Amino acid sequence: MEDNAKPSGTDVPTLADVAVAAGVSTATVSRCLNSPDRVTQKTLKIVMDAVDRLGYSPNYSARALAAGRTNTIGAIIPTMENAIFARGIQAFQEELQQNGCTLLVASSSYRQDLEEEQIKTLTVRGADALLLIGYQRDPKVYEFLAKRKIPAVLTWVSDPDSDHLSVGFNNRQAMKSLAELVLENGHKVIGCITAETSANDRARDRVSGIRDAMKEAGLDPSELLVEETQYSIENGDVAFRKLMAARPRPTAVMCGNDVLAVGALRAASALKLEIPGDVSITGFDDIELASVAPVPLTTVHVPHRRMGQFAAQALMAALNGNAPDNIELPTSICFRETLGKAPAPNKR
Amino acid sequence: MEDNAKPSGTDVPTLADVAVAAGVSTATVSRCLNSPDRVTQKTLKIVMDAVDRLGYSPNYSARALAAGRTNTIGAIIPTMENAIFARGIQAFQEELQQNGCTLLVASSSYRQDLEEEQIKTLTVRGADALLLIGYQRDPKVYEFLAKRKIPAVLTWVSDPDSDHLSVGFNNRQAMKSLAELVLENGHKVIGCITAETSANDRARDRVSGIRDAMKEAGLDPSELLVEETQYSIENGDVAFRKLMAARPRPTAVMCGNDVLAVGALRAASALKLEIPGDVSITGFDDIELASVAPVPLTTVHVPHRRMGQFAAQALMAALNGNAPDNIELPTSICFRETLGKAPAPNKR
DNA sequence: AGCCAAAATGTAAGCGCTTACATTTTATAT
DNA sequence: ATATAAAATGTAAGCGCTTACATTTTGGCT
Repeated sequence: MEDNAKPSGTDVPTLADVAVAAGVSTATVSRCLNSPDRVTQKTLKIVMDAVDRLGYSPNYSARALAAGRTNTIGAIIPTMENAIFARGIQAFQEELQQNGCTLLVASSSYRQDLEEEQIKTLTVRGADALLLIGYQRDPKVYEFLAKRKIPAVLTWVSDPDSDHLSVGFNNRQAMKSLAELVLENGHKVIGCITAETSANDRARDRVSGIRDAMKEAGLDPSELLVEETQYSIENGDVAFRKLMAARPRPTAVMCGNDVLAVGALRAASALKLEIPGDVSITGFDDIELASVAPVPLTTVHVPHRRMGQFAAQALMAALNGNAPDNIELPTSICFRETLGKAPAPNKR
Repeated sequence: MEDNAKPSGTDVPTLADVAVAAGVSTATVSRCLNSPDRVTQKTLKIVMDAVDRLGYSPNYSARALAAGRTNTIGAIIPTMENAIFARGIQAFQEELQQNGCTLLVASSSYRQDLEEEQIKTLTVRGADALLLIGYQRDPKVYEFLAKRKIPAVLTWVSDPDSDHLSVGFNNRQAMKSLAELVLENGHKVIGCITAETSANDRARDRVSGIRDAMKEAGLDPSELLVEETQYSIENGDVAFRKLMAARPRPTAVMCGNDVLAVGALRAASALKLEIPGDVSITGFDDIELASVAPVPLTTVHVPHRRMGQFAAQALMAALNGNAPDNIELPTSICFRETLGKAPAPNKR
């Protein structure tokens, strides 16, 4: 029993199989799939019927090899374990999908060396473009990307001066606005709990924002009490206790994100401190967590979903040869209940 | 000015370039890269030097096309916006990376139709294997995967009866254990807040677990008050209020996950109900959030990270032609402060 | 009907890699 | 030294697709 015909066993049909089935050339099938307007209605139908009948779907490796594009976008985020990134990336992904692209995610654990490695990995894997968080990295990385002609969009930051494409927000300004509000409430001794500023430009900018506001208010920015730690509730708790042990004791503690702030809130509760009666606390990000806190958190709202969406759009534009503009999204302050007037000195 | 030599412009070196540079054939270079032990130490060195010198890195599309493998694993999760999945997937990814594989993540928004679509997409994109959440899906999906010879591991569930590979835990048993604890505390009227059970087998199993325990304790399982909703703090809040309006009013509310439980806790606080004095509340998952709750949450601890890790190992094994065993990871109960004795009838 | 540009389709050459098979080199035993 | 098996390397044929270029078909004119 000869079986010289295509071994219709279990294996996946190829473009050539479709071409045979439809009685056209492979080029025509390819065109039907990729630019349907370059073929007749009639052939399109014949080919598409064959496609359906055989259950054909293109082999992306082959397509990528032949076309020189993978339609895959890479994203490198500090961690997946944080709702903030998750939400923005989710929106990014949804937008990409609309454009026929797939997302490849890697995480760097907030480590610059790992991030560089991941950038290499993703480009080698064929990412056509990249989403990166923050702007701080070795210039060589940008050179590498430029040389390979791989567009990258920087997010979670806004960097209008630079010519790197960015879609994000102004961390410094956002935090400054919040700090102004704190100062207006009469606070003079301010504490701050932040992520490690050496490897995290967003964190650094936020701290700078506080200092900016202090300076403008006539306070000495060097008197800002800073606790650096990694983002976690537990660490926020510990850092808050340290700040409360300082003399003079801060009457307001501004946290680098909501997670730290929730930790601070927990510590405050354990220390029997009234919020905001005894101490005011602020956050950053406005995640859902903020609303469960024993006292609703005053924080900075960041439009994560829109950021992800716009970032995707910018990248698609860059991939199509356009030069998209940088986008700086506005943030806003969520004034809730953890920020209040500084306690009168005697009350302390 | 002729430039017949390789246009050493900006473009990326290929395997052939390396072969020329090293004075060997492309096959040898390929072997150096993929099975170094099939090559002399000497040639290996020569070739690797050339690789370094040229900054060569392989083109994955070409490799995938030629080898028929992409070294890419797909994962489809209900949502990225939930720390639970994030953590398990993160561990999964780390383990994959150790094995030279890349993760492709897609999300299904808890919708079965979207999940099927994503499965198609990912396999078409060349995923060599898949991580899926839960076991409930159209049998055709499994047939499709089997036909394409794509190994899949089911996680977040344990399904020893079935012959589908799974690495997870027993939702029903875990919730039953917790329910037993609730019953031992004298609760007779139980409420339950769960994700929609029609499309979520984990949620369904958990509810069944509660009923199992009720039955064994001589209670009528049909009296379990069930509120179905989507996972979110807000929804947990709303559902809890509904349950509190029921008569007889539940003295214990078991939630399908910690997020719902935190919402319930918030509502309880707003309703001026003492926890656990007036009502007991339980969660599931043991996420960090549980520890910030105004009252530390009694919940089920799930070893997410280990689950992710083992799932990756199982998949790698399957890819190497082995038949890995199903793994059922033990869960444990975190007894904290939201579960207490049922209030005496007069106290209500 | 006959001409011609435009539209549709076909032909075939790769894209960069892996791998079966052929050939050469090396090591081992006589 | 010589024969022989084993190890190392080379040769070249694809993997399934896209796309420049060549060829054929179509349809609007005169």
